[in-house]
Amino acid sequence: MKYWLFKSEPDTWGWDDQVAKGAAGEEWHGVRNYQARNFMRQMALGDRGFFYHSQVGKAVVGVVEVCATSHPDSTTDDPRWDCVDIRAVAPAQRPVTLDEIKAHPDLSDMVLVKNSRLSVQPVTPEEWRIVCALAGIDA
DNA sequence: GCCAACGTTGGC
DNA sequence: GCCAACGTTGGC
Repeated sequence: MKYWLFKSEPDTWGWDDQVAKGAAGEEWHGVRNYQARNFMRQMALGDRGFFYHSQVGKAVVGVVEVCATSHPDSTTDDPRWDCVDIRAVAPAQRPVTLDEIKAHPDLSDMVLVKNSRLSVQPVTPEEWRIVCALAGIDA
């Protein structure tokens, strides 16, 4: 299993919106960046990801799961853009803020720290374990 | 194929 | 609201 991080502005699409979609999940559409798209194409069913709130909150707020592999983005006719579907799995007992992540010596290489603009990112198993522990998530 | 101009993102 | 970083676009 691989680990990822999905970033969204909560004013546009937040954790509560994701939870409201339930087990069916929702397309992670709207990504118009090749790197992010390529990561989504690599995702497998059951892969896990962090749900991160950018700008407002700036924190990991929950865990999601890939529930549909890469398919054309329904919000565009442009054949270049694909996306996966994700569903909420568990909320963070405690949000893990960007400040905490930056301050943690073993998380300084996270893509979130190094390339904050990338909206879909890979997370290493070690990073996954540490952030889950900080968030109080048993994953 | 290079590079300048431009638009977008996101932290501060 | 500002600005730095980055990706994309388009002229040459």
